[in-house]
Parts: sequence; C-alpha cells; structure tokens
Amino acid sequence: MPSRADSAPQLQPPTMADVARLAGVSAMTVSRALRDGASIAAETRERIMSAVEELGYVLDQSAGSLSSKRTGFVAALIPSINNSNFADTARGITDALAGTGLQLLLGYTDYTVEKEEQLIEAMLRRRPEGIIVTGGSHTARSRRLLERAAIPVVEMWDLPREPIGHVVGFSNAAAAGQLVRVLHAKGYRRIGFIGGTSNRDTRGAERRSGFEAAVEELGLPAGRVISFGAPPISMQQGSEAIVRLLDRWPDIDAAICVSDLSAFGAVMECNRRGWAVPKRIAIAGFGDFEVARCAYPSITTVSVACHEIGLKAGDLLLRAVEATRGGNDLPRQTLVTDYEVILREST
Amino acid sequence: MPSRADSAPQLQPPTMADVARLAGVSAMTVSRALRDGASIAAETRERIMSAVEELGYVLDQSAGSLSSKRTGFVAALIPSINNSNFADTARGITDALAGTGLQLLLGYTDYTVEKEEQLIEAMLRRRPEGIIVTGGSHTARSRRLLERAAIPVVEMWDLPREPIGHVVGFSNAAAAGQLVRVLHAKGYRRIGFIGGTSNRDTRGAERRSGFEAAVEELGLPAGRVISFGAPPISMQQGSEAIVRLLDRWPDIDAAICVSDLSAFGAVMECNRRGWAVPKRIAIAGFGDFEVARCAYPSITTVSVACHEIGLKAGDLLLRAVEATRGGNDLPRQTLVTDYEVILREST
DNA sequence: GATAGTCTAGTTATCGATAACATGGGTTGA
DNA sequence: TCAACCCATGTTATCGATAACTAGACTATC
Repeated sequence: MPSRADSAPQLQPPTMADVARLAGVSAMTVSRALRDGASIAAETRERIMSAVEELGYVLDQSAGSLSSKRTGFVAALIPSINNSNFADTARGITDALAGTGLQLLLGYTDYTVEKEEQLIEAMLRRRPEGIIVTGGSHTARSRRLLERAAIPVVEMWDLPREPIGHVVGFSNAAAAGQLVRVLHAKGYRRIGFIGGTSNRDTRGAERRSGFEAAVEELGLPAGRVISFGAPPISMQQGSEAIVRLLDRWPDIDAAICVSDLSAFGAVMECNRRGWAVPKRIAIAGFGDFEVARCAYPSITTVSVACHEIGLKAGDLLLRAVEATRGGNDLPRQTLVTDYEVILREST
Repeated sequence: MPSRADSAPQLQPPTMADVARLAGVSAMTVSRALRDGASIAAETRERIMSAVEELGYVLDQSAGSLSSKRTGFVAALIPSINNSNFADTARGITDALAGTGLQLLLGYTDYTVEKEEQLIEAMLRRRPEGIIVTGGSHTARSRRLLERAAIPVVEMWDLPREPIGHVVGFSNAAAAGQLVRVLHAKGYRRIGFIGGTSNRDTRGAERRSGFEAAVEELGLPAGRVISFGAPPISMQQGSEAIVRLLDRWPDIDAAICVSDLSAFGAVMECNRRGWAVPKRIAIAGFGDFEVARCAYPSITTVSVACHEIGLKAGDLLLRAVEATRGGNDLPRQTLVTDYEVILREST
C-alpha cells in the first residue's frame, strides 16, 4: 500500500506512521518527540517537527490513551451552566486544570439525581481519570458506579454526611443560619424565607433548613416560608414571591432569599411598588452574585467563593489523579471553604 | 491467564472479554448487545446484561472509537462560560445534542484568538466529529487546522465575511444600528455608546461600529463613545462609564451599552444618583439578559436568541456529522437568527 | 423438497498510538 | 583497555473495542 501522504493527503488524515516515514524515523520516535521529557536528538526532533508541520499532523489522543491507559479526561457534573455560581465553579475547575493536559468533560444535571446518574454513566464510558460531582445526594446506583470506577471522586458545594471520596465545600445550612443571626443582631425579628417548591435543589433545601433551625434557636416566629416555583427560582419568581410573603405576613421585617437571583427580583419589585428597602422590609440573598453587588440598593448576601470551590476541587482532583498515576493513593481530604455574610444596603 | 473476574475483580476494571466469558458468548456479541439495532436473541441479550450488571461493566468508548473511527465527540469553543449569553448558547448546544450520544467538549477562549488556536488544536487531538466556534475571526493557523481536520465546522454569533463552513448568527452591527434607529424614532437625538477598550470582543466591536454607522446615517452628533475596561465589561464598569459619559457630554439624552450587564450597572448608578431613567437619560443594553427584564426600571435591549443560536448551531452540526457518517456532505448553510429590539421602561 | 433468504453468533484483522524491551554506538572511570 | 553505563532509537506486543466477513440453523416460497 502506498503511503497516504504520497497519494491523497486529504482523503485520510495522516497518522504517526506517515510522519515517521517522512522524517525517516520510526513511529516510536515520533511519539517521543511529540511528548516532552523524552530524550531525542535536537536534529531528529526538528526533522520530525517539520514533517508534522508539512503533513498537518495532529496527534490522536484517543489512540494514545488506549495504550497508555491515561485518557487525560476528568469529568465534572454541575447542576446548571446557566447559573453564575456554578459557571464560576466550572471556571475554577478549568483554571485549576489549565496547562495540565487534562481535558474537562462537563455535564449538567438539571438539579436532579436521575440525570446525574445518566451523566455519570456516560462520563465513565469515556474513562475519566477523576470525577467531580456537585453535592452529596446521589442515587444508589450512582454511588455504586463511582465506587466501582476506582477513580478519585470529589464532591463539592456541600459537606456530605457520608462522602464517597474527597470533599470541597461548606455547610449551606450553617451559612444560612449565620445570615439569620446577623439579621437578628441588626434588630430584625420577623424574618421570612423565599425558596423553591421542592428539595430538588439540595443546597437550596439545606439553606432553608438552616434558616428554620436558626429561627427556632433564636425564638423568632417560625414557619414564614414562601415556596414559589421549581428550583432554582428565577429573578422573576423572586419578584412574585416577595409580594406573596408580605401579603401573607404583613408584619415581616426581613426576607432571606434562597439565592441572590430571587433576592434581586424581590428588591426590584419593592422598588417598583415603593416599598422602601430596607426600611419597610430588609432583603438578603445568597451567593454574592455580581447583580447583588451592583443593584441599588445593593443586596446583603452570603459570599460563598464559587470560583474558589472550583479551583480547590480541580486542584484536589488533579493531585489525586497524579497520585493515582504514580501508583499511590491520596488520603481522603475534606476542604471546608469559607463563606461570609456581606452586609449591604438592603438590610 | 485466569479470568480477571475470577481472581481480583477490582484490580483491573472488567473488559468486554470478561463479560463475554461470564455470559458464555463472544466479545462481538456483547458489543452488539450493548448497542441498539443489532439483532440479538432476547435470551442472549438478557444473559449478557446480567453479566454486565454482575461485573459492573461500563463500556469503554475510547477503545470503541478507535476501531469504529467515531469518537462521538463534538467540540464547541465559546468566549466565556461566565457570561449568561454564552452560557445560554452552550446550553442550547447541549440541548440539541441531548440523546444523540454525542458528547460535547467545551472550551473557553477568553475572547482571544490565540487561546482559541490552542484550544482548537487541543480539541482536534480528541478527534471530534464536528466543531463549533464563536465568531468569524481566527488566526491563520486556526483556519488551517480547521480546514485540514476535514470535519464539519459551524461558526456562530456572527456572520463572517469568509465562512469556514456553516454559519449560525446575525449581524451584531445591524442589530446595534437597529437599536439606534428605534431610539431615534422615539425622539432621542444625542446618543452615546459605552463599550470596552479593545476589539478583543469582536461582537462588541461590531456593535460599536454598527452604532457609529447608524449615528452617522441619521445625522446625529458622532463620536460619543466611552471605552472603559477590558471587554467584556462588567456591571460595575457600566456604573462608572455612565458617569464618565454624562460628565464628558452632559447634553446626552440616551446611552447604548455594549451589553445588558453594563447597561444594568449604568441604570443602577443613575438610580443611586437620582438621575431619572429615562427622563434625564435613557439607557439601552444588548442581549436581553434576565437582569434587564427584571430590573427597575426594566431595560430596553436587543434580544438575540442566545439559546436558539446554540440550539441551531448544535442541530446543524449534528446534521452535518450525520451526513458525514453517511458518506455525504451537508451543503454549506448560513442560518441567520432573529434579533429584536425590546422596548422597556429605561427608554 | 430444494433454493434462497433471514437471524444469530463467531472469527479475524484492525484502528493509532504507547509500554516495554532490545540494540548499538559513544563515553566514563578505574 | 575493558566493563559499565548512558543516550538515541528501533522492534514487538498490546490496549479494548468494532468492522467485515463467515457460518450454521431455521424459515419462507414455489
């Protein structure tokens, strides 16, 4: 069979063998030249590189990973890309992986464990060397798949009771409780909560239960919770929910929203109706989205270091993957990230 | 050599051969059973499936794609994931690909063609069956790589002068011009523009030039452009820029911002300073972000169907990939997506 | 009842790279 | 001067699946 490069260069993309032939070396030498660290004569490498250039050769990693047993993939599952918190986290993961040669496979669970299970299976077919998942709630099958995959696992954004592997996160319940206590210290006594209608968003549910626990602990009037819309709830839903909240409990003096998005909607609705924020009602959010910082009035929130979570999760996974490659095991780690209540004009 | 399943099931993950052995069939039959469409006796399939279940076997697609020459990957490069417009587009692509078995490889160019070039090369090493890139500006090497890869290419979000392959987008310049004309029709005569300091964000640059062309065409005072911050500019930068704009040209009656984010920042700053919007100054944005819809006052904008762009780009790529698989070529297509000026309270 | 056709399943070769081992020339050091 | 070693490179086997072909059993049709 004639060399592909000789006959029809574009019919079939060139392979390493084509490059080797053109450079007058063996395929193995080409392989070495294209990775760093291997000992190759400078002159040989140059010859190979110009052959690569001439043929427009691009390494085929899927072939390489079959024999090396290193795919260079890591997977990450986040609830949604259309939420700036998780987009920031995804960005953090990407940043942590930059320059390492690892390629991120990103999937969106839509906040459901069923979709997560499907995605885990789909990802595992690509043989990632590690995987990051959001939260600590998974189907039994998901857990089994992850355990059997025998790759490093990082759960992020929560502190699961029974972690699968490593953890990078914080207690959403504690953070929400902290926010309640700060508002209490500022003198607010009748505090409501605005969230979604289901526990699909487990972090949202955690925040709500943290709110409820703190309210009870402080002896404040309990049960002032508006559930409105399927989580994650939108800005628009925040607007509608604040009206319902004040309609139902007119004496409320502060509202905590499950995220800054709904808090922003609530604040804007108050502006529109002439309800002074924070005089008539104080409003706080969660997540420290840019919109909370920039809104007028600016919105009190809990800053949760989304980018940092991603960065740390990515870095931890990277170290775990490298340990695995080296034949070691990285001891299980739990990194608790900071959160901070940021007081702004809205309270 | 003894079957792995017999000795140490967890040391090495099971392969198709292990499943075949346990089910008492050949590996090929297992392969057929795990894909749909193949003719397999129901009883055999069941036997295989329970072997799969027992061993916890997960198909290795990287091995499969080597022999089938179908990786099942498609790549998409967007400027940033931390911009809800592009996040929506990424979501649209994901939606278009859902259920097709294609896995999306996502990369972020940070609005630079150099990073894009690196990413294109990294992606091509994974042998995607198609690729979506944002915009029509690429390095020469990027173009060469894409052309040589001999896979379907979709450029989106712009209408490139010399497309590489398919196109899904709209003219950002025309859309910005349309916005100017609408404001003009509403009686505004001294219109300014707020954007970033460089042309790195090519869509932003296009919008500016569309603004300038329309202003000239309508005979309005020209050159009222504030360039503030590296694109993409933030909400906060919008706040600062509106102050500068009014400081420099106090008679301005309307401002167009390169995106809704900066427009939102501008509106909030005006609220804060007691500058009535739109009485003192009208403000319009671009992109129809949720924040523009929900802000008070709500913000006039150009809606650009981000999700739809992704959906259409994904769908077009999908059809192109399927055509290629079938040995055909999908004729080059250019899908022009709609945009629409949405008048709201801010103008 | 014979021929063709359909189903189901097995065999063999192969995808494109890399691991592991082999080789031969040059260098070092006692 | 010779053994030991290193450096640059080649050879062979292999990773785990699938394509393409093959083959036997059964069914349909006239």
